[in-house]
Amino acid sequence: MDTPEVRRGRPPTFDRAAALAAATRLFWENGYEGTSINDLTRAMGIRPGSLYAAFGDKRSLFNEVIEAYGRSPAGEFVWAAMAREPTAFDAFHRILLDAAAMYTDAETPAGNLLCSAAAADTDVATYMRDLRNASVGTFEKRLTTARQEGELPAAADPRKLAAYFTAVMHGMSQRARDGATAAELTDTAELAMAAWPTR
Amino acid sequence: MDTPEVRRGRPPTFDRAAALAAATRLFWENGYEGTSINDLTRAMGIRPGSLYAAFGDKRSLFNEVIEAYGRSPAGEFVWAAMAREPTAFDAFHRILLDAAAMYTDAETPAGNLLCSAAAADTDVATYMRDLRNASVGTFEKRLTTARQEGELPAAADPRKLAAYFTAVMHGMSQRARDGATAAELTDTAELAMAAWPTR
DNA sequence: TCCTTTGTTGAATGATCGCTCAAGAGGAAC
DNA sequence: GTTCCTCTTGAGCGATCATTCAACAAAGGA
Repeated sequence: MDTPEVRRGRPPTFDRAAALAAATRLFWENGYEGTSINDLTRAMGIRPGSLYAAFGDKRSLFNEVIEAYGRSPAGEFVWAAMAREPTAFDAFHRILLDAAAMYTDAETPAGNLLCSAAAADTDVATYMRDLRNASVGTFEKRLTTARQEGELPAAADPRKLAAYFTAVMHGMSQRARDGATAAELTDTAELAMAAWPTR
Repeated sequence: MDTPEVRRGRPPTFDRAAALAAATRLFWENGYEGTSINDLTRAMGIRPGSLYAAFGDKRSLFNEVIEAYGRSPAGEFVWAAMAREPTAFDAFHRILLDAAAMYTDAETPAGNLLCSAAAADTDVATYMRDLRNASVGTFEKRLTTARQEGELPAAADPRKLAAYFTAVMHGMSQRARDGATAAELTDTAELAMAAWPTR
């Protein structure tokens, strides 16, 4: 399945993945329009021409950053918890605890990239808004299944719970960006689970 | 106490308060550097010279916007609830319910100005971060009082609860900005109160 | 009426924005 | 070696950024 196709022409002089990681960090910390091409080329160690040849324009680079983030641990932990944890309670508990850890990971900027990288540009803003809103639907689906399977009481409202957990998660991202520690966010996660419906 | 001092020179041709309100709306929707002087002058109906004469530079105008916001209902509802509600439970309940209403008020942009108006500029960002973090201390103080008065059990942790409610409130602001309705946020507020400690 | 004071105006400042392009450089194919 | 293809380089594009300023306008005080 691998494509051994020999590269023609002059080979790139920089590590594309490393450059993308540098761009990710900048967008994560300073947002979309808060990050200039000048900032990017300096952090990536390349000149504007190389950036545009390798990634297209600024918007395409940002899209690629978001895509790569979605496939990274920091962007994937929600789905991972859903897949691994046996019960819905365990899944949401795990999601909030993982969020507390990932949002304060010293290796990466604070918070969730999708929440932190604010954008004034309308296209970019709605693009990120849709990605953030996607978690509501994901949460609701899992909670609906849990109710059908009897884990949740019939009176529980999957939609309300999904909206609640999304709000808590996004609030934790903001708190992390504002300097909250992993311990504080972990405490918040535990408190948030009190909303879990009881029979 | 009023200063009737007669104004010398040419009087201003625009309503300063109305211009400030227009600026507030722009910053609220598009953030600090997402709002240009050109945007501001167009919305305020004045020329750059008048803006700089009346408000100083962009940063001073933004500071004034934040100050005015803090004295408005949208920025004051937390303190108002603290002052009016008899019990801590009632106060936090009221705060979350008010947040649900204010963050989705059709008269103003969605969410909390202090959360929505993102800024990449370091000075502005830390300025707003401090204002957001202030609510944690305020919450903690009220909760500590509640524990001393016996409303909260001795096992309750005011600091953890304060961090939790701050996270929920900021998360609700993000949800409002992402299109959540007043009904959804009200449901989230009610669910969030489940974390209130019981004896 | 003239002076002083303050506000408005329109043009223009240098800096930075995202982005492009011709020229040169370094590999593989022939 | 020559050709072909891709990447890099450095200069520079027009647009927009926040900001300034001299000239003009409108008020009160003299």
